[in-house]
Amino acid sequence: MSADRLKRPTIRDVAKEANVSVATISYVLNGKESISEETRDRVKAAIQKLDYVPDLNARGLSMKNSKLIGVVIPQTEPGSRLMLTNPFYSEIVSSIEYSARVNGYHLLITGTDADADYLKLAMERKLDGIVIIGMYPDQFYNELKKSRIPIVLVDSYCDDHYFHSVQINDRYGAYIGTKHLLENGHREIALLTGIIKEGGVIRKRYDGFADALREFGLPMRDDHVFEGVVDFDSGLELARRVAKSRIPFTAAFATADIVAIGAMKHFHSLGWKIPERMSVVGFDDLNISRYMDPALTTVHQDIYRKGSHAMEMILRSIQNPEEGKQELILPVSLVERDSVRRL
Amino acid sequence: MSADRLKRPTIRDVAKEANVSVATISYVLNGKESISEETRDRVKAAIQKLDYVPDLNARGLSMKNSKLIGVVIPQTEPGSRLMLTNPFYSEIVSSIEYSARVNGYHLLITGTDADADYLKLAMERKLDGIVIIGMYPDQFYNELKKSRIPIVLVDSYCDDHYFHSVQINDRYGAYIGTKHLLENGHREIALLTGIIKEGGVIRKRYDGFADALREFGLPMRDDHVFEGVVDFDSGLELARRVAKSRIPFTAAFATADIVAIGAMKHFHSLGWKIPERMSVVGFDDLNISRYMDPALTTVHQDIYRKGSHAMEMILRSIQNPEEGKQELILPVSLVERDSVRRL
DNA sequence: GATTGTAGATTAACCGGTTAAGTTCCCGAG
DNA sequence: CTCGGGAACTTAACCGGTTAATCTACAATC
Repeated sequence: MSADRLKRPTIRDVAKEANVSVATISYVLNGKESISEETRDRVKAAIQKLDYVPDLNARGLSMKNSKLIGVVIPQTEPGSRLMLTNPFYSEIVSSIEYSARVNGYHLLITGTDADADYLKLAMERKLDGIVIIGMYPDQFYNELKKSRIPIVLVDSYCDDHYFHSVQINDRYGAYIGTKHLLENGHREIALLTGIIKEGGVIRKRYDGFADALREFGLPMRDDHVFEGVVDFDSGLELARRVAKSRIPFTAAFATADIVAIGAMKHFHSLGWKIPERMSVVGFDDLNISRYMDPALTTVHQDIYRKGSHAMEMILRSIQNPEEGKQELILPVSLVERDSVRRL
Repeated sequence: MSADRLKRPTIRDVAKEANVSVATISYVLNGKESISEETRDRVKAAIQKLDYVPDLNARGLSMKNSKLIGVVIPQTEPGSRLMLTNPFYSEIVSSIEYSARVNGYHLLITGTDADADYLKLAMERKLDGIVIIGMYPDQFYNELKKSRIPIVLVDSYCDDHYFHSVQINDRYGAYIGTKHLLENGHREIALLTGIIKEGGVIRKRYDGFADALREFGLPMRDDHVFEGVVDFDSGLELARRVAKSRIPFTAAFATADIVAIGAMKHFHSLGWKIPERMSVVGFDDLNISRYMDPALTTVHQDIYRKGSHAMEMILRSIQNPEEGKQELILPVSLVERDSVRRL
């Protein structure tokens, strides 16, 4: 099978076929002006005839690029699978892939194994840009910075001036989400959240939650916050803890829709009706959230725009490397659906 | 910024530093025996000192590989985003990525634009293997075959002997799913499905549905089948058509969980309780299905194994190209949850 | 008729690795 | 003392593109 693996024609084969030099082929391929109409046609015919497809490896070697954009997303745990199963990540990846494809790039997706040399990937693959999604240890950013290639941070915070970033107003989002509950008369609100001290968006959303409470003159109380990882199961577990608490919660604000969805599941299994017994507000507005029963009231962010803007920043940065840090903050809004009750 | 872009050290720089030839560096890097302990150490020290990372482009050029596995998944529509938002696809991609990473490969994910030359990607990137997920036009398979690289089909059918494949028993799965409804006394069962004539898994599941009916002496009636695309919204729309039908349906069998989820949403919005008014069975057992209310009874398939086996087949085929077609059929089973009522 | 200019093509070096073939050098056997 | 053989390296060609520099006609200008 490998024996009869047909050797692909190279640019030299095409050159021979068209009776010109390899340089001419290359120029035709790259749309250089200084080739006569006639030669151009002859070259194109030869390319057609031989089914010639340029080798991007070879091209990359000489052009020092790869037409490859790296996308780094978190793993469920070290040395484990990607968090693609979290709809937030898959939605954004699909959006990045689209923008990349349209612009002639391909996507290389990967996680970051703890033991991996972070830089290595960027270097060995000569990536043209990287989109980082999610939070990582400081060391990660420091190393990546050395690569000197365009990098945009999404839902990832790093003070360094080097990185581009596209964010949403996480703090404000959590603020309006929480405020919505407060305005509907809820006073005992559980916060279901990721690990706050890890910083990033979680921390900001926590702050927004606190902002809303403060505005209503309520104290931020530790026994109202329930921390865990950010996935369905964790939502379930956090809900369990909420239910077992002595506090008469009437509502929960989750810093991510998947956590809200997991929590709803547990409340339901307890026989607690939503929103009658328990109101729930999420954050992200995943596709799936609309399909929950009841449909989840949540803080909307435009995940697709997040992805496409990230890609645009990379492209700009490739075109114009001198240009400084680009930063974009997208708006958020509350989508009222059926998971909140007026007290 | 690009001006001060540090030139990466090449193998020749390392050679100079260690006072040996480039070949020696290469041999050390690739663990060849015939290098003395002492030289080996000297080379390693030089590599350390210079922060040398080999360039996979260059290596690929001479080795004729890329350490890249392509993953092709469907798009929501031509020239559009990837179906990654369908949890089935994201779950399987995350599983493939993991197996790939563990084995020193990276994943390049892409859709297939209608106008794209399918072969091009494989050729120009010198992919080491491709995993095809979902159904595509015949032309697609024919072209891809020419690439002569290992290809495994997942949820993708093609008679050609050339392709490896990992499947589940789709027909049997649909059979047990439907049978479960029949055994619970349901006789008017709506089939919510993808486009049957497109073949592939949809067709097989359709057949399994028919098998079960036949076993119970029931005819397969056209007015019981509702076709649409496979996504949440379509499920909703199909449910609308079911509800508007004159037939007193008591149950629906969906050939995909996302369709079932969309349908449940619509039934709920009609005030139809599930399973009291309408029983629903899905197919796939997505992560999310467990979190629905009620939890979805569905035909389980091991999506993770599907992905990891696909990757294993590619690796085997790379190691041993002479070996013939590999085929694997994974088992399915029914997971009973709360969306089916006994009549 | 000599000079200059230019459109259209070619030459050859280069990108950064791999590897077959060749070179040294040293040791043990005949 | 000579020769064979293997261990440890080196040489140099090659992978398949790009591109600066160079060449060649041929037309225009003086």
